[in-house]
Amino acid sequence: MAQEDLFKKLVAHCKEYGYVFQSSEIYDGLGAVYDYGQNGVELKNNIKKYWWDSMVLLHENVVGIDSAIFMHPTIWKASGHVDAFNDPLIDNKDSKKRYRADVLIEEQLAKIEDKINKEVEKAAKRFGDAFDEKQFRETNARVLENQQKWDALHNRFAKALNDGNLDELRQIIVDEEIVCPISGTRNWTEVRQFNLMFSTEMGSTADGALKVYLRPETAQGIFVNYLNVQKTGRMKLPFGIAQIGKAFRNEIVARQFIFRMREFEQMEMQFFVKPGTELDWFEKWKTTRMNWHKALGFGDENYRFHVHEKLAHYANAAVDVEYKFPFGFKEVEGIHSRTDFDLSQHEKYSGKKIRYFDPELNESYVPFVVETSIGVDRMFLQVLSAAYCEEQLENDTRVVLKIPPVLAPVKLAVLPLVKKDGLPEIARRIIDDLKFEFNCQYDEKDSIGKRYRRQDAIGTPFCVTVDNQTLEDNSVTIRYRDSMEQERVAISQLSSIIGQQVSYKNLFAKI
RNA sequence: GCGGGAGUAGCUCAGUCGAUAGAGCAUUAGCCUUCCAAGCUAAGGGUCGCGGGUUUGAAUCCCGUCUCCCGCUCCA
Repeated sequence: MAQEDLFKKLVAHCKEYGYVFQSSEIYDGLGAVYDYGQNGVELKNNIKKYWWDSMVLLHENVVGIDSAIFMHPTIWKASGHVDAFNDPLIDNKDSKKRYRADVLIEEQLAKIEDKINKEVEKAAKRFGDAFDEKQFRETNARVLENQQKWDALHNRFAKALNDGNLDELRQIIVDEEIVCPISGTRNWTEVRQFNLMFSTEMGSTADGALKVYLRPETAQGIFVNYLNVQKTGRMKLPFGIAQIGKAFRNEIVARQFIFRMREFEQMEMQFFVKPGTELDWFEKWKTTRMNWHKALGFGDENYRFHVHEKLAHYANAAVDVEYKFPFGFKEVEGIHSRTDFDLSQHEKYSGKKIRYFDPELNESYVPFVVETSIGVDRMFLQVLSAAYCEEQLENDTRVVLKIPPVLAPVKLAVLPLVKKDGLPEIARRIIDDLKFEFNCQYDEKDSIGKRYRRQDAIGTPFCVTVDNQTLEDNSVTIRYRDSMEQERVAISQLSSIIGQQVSYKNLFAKI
C-alpha cells in the first residue's frame, strides 16, 4: 500500500473509532485544530504518563511544574518571540515568492547607499590624497540628491514600521518601484502581518487592558520559575524541571493532520547544568530520549537523529529525534543545548539575579540549559502511524492497531460467548472486579469474531471470553490482539497476567 | 499565501439530459447461538459543506465562501 494511502486511511480510522475529530466540525471545522475523542484522550493521557513518569519518577533530580498559559508580556520580549515573529510579509503574484516587506525596503535603502558610496569612491580616486570625504558628501549634487532620497525613504519607512501601517509599507514598495528579483515584476499582494503568537486582552476595560499572549512554547514558564523551584525544592545542579502543557502558534501553513496544529501540547524538560558541562549532558539526554522512543518497540530502524547545521541564536547544539512517518522522516522531539541565553535574558529584562550558587566553586553563575521538547500530538500520531496495520487473513483482512499494551486506551474487553446461560453475568462480574485496575469494555452484540475485530480496530490488547466451560471451572480464554492466539486461564489469574503486560515498569526497564 | 484536487448517511462511494436522495459496510432492536467479519427480520440516520444566483424546478449549471488532501512556500 502506498504510504500516502496509508496516511489517509489512518486519518479516517482516527475519526471512525473515536480517536481524533476535527474541531467544530458541525460548523465546517476550524483550520488546523483538532479534538481528541473517547479513545484518543485515553491514548494521549497514557503517552503523557509514560513521559512524565520516565522523567520525574526515574530521575530524582527532575521535578515537575504546571505553569499558567498566560504570562507577563515582557517574557516574550525577553525570549525573542515578540521581535522574531512579527514580520510584515508580501507576496509577488507572478513568481509566487514571499518576502518580508521590511527587508525589501531595507534592500532598497542599501541600494541608494551603494550609489552614494560609489560616487564617493570615484571621487576619492580622482582627487587622490587631497580628497576631503566630508566636504564632498556635503557639497556634491548627486550625492546630496541621493542622500535626500535616502533620508526621505528612511523616515517614511521608520514611521510606517512604528505605526504598524501595512498599507503604507506596501505603498512604499509600489512608489519605490521595487521589483521581485525572481520574476522582475511589481505585481504585489497586500502586506500582511504574520504574528505567530495569539494575543488577547487581560483586564475588564479596554483602556486599562494588558495585551497578553497565549504562550507559543511552555519552556518560558519553566525558566521564569527556575528560582522558585531551585530554592523551595533545595535543588542542586544539575537538575531538571519538567512540564506538560498546551502551547499556541498561529502557523501560516498548518497541515498534515495533527502533525502541525495551531493549538498543541508539549512535554518539555529543561535541565540546568554547570556551564561547560552542557555538551556532555546534551549527549546523555540524547541517548536517554532515544531509548525512551525505542522502548516502545516500533523498530529501531524507524528512528534517527537529525543534527541541526544551522542553529537557533540561543543554541550551541541541537538535534531532532525523527520518526519514519507515512509522509517521511519527521521530527518528533527536539533536544537543544540552549546555553544560558534564556536565563540571562530574563535577568536582563526582569532585573532579578537568576543565578546558582555553587558551593564547590564558592561562586555563583547563570546555569546552562539542555532542553528536551516533545510534541504530545506528534507522539500520538507517531504511535498510531506505527500501530496501524491491515492484515490479510485466510478469508478476510483485519484492521488492527498494534498499540503497545501499556499505552492502549482500552486494556481488555470481556465477552460472553453467547448472551444466555448466565455467561453475561459472569462477564459483568469479571469487569466489576478488574475495572479498578484497567479500562475495560463489555460487548455481547454480534458474533464473537466480529467482536474481536471491533476490539482490534481500537487497539485493545486483550479479549477475555466467557464460555460454557467457565461455568464448570471458573476458567476463561484470553485472546491476544497481535497473535490472535488464545489460552485458557483461571479468572483469578487475569489481574496479574494483564497487569504485568500493561505495566510501565517493563518499559522503564528498557530506558 | 499560490497552484491543483475534493466535499452526498458514522465510513467508502454511486447519482444519467436539471425533475420524489441511493448502495455496501456500520449503528439500534429482535431472532439465531457459533471462538475470529460478511445468517435472518425490522428500524433509525441526509437542509447533498455553507451562502447566493439562473430556472417552473438545482446534489447536478454559475458566482462567492469554508474545510480537507497534494505540491510549492514557510518553519526558533
